[in-house]
Amino acid sequence: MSAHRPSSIQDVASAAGVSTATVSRVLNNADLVAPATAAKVQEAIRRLGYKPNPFAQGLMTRKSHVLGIALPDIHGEFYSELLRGADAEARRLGYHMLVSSEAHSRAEQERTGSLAFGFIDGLAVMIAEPNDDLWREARDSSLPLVVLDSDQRERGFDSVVVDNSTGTREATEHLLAFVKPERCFFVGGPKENFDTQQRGAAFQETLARAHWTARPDQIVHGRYSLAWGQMWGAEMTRTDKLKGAGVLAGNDEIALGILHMAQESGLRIPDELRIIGFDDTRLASLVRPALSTVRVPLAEVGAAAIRALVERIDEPDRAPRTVSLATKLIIRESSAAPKPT
Amino acid sequence: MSAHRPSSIQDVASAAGVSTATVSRVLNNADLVAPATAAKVQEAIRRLGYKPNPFAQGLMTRKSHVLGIALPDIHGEFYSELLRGADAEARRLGYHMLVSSEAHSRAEQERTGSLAFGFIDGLAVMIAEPNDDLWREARDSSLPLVVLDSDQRERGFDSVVVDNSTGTREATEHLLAFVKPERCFFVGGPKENFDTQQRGAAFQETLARAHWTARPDQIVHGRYSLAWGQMWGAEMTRTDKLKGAGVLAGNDEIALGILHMAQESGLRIPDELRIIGFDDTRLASLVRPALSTVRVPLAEVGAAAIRALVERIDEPDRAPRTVSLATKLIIRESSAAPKPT
DNA sequence: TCCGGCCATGTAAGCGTTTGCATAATTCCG
DNA sequence: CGGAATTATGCAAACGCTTACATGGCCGGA
Repeated sequence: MSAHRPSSIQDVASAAGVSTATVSRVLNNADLVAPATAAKVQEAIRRLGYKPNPFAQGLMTRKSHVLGIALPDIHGEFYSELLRGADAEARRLGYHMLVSSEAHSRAEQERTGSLAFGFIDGLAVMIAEPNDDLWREARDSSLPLVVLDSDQRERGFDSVVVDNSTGTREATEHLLAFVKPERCFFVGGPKENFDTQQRGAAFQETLARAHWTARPDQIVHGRYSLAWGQMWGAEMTRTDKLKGAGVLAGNDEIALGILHMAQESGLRIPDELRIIGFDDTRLASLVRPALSTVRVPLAEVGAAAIRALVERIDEPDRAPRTVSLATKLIIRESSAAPKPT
Repeated sequence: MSAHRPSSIQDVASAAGVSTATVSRVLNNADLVAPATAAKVQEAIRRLGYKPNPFAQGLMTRKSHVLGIALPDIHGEFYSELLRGADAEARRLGYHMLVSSEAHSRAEQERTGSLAFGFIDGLAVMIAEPNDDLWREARDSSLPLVVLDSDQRERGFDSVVVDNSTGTREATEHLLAFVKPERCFFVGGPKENFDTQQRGAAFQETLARAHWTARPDQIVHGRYSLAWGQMWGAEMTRTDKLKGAGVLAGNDEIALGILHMAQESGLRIPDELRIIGFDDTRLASLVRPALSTVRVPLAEVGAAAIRALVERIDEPDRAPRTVSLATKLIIRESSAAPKPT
């Protein structure tokens, strides 16, 4: 048992026979100190197992090298992939990641502070419901912020978004190659959700380009859940409207829910129902029949957010910027031409 | 645009006409100060929008209220569920969570410090390969540590584990109700993995209780991946050894891989092959046929780890303790008696 | 009325860094 | 070979907070 008081910069300084200033300099601006002294100091550091105290450092530099990421929820393939990308990039850039699921009571938020404000150097948020408090707080704590959900340039924030339209168009056109526009459906997530809105719009446009004006029942909204997919699927099969249709779902889970109900009612996939998911979570490739889906580069989104955040930290007065990432149709079994048997 | 220098405790003190000590006291030991003064101070705090500077606080108190969690990997239903449980519990206890996937190069580790050491108040680790460096470092930085993988009491650490044996026994017995012991298989993850070892052992014991000594090919090891399941499944179907068998897999993904290959070779599930996964990730319930599986309370594991960590922080000299969480067989379609048709 | 206690508050010493400024040592050039 | 320019180091003042200790006001009991 050693592990008493961890050694401080003062200990190192004494041990090396220099001043604390010099030690600090070899740590931060190695080139300011003579090679010989630097060597002595390094040696002392090594011998004492010295690690700078991050609190003291932070007190001076106002930097923690910790980035926050706030997501509506943490679990599931979707968010976890995002997180993974963010974490990797953060590490690459010399930062750590503080996570926070926003799925906490308002009371908790108050208590612990919206998100370790004051501690973190920047924050990436993905917000279910735009929360004015958060933005105000961020703005006047001048906390670097990047928004993951929607384009917030006009609000003065950086954002990273996904180019929903190309992927959606690709997917819709793929469906149209097999089924008539009047038999195509878009089954989205929440109506208020930014991505769902864009996807719905792009779907509608693509139908329009095929000279068809979508009926209201062709573009519907619910939640991003298996259950919602099942519900819609059940209703549709009950009224026998699914046979021969083409469906683009708002995410992979919804697609899977629909697929379940369709199979249960005896529909053959993809012959009698073509279905495409969204996001390309691992779920899509793990399931049978494998789900066609529009790939969203989730890890890349996370990484881009971190990158944007760090750029802004380094250059606080840069104009707000939005980076947009491409999406792309991945064709698997649930929509493709049936295998020749 | 205000947001200049954030106000300090000194500003508050001046504004309220008291000393900084008093302000500090109303923040930390409200009962030490007269109600009237406290009110004045609170008012000043509110008016100035004062937030204590966490660096300065940490410098004095040596507490950051940040807990680290290091996982082999961050993504996938398994880890993400664990993380979610941990995060929720941390919040409940007034802490934040710093995540870190250990899937980073050694070089990175060096650069950023294994995990914000010195910053965090405690660390929960789940380690693929027992990493002596980590343990040594933790020990002599006297960093509170809880291990998620295995029982490390003898090393002097707290740990939280899962009671693999009951769940495994249940599952195996369930299989034995349908198939003879010589037709049962355990397809585990890595041989070195703690859980896989325990599960394999419990499987073997249960067969033994049914008066059967498992052949080597009945207990096999690979990786925790779909691909490994597929590989094993392919080999087994090729040699036609799967028909009429019962399989317990090391996790849900392996089970799914096997299931795919079985279906592809025309085996009917569960009539001709009974298969049970492990963990009860969402995957198991999302897939069709729905996967029977041994439920591991992942979120609870995460929460328990955080709880243990905080307890140790509050009471550093307590004897190392291990908490064990129960597992339980969940019967779904992949192993149950076929539906009466 | 006086004095011992208690309660509320203030004073000031750290906590471990970074960094502007001063100083000492070295180099350079004419 | 002298002084200016340059380089290497030290000194000490922050940074914003907590807390041991000191102090002064007030109360009650004798």
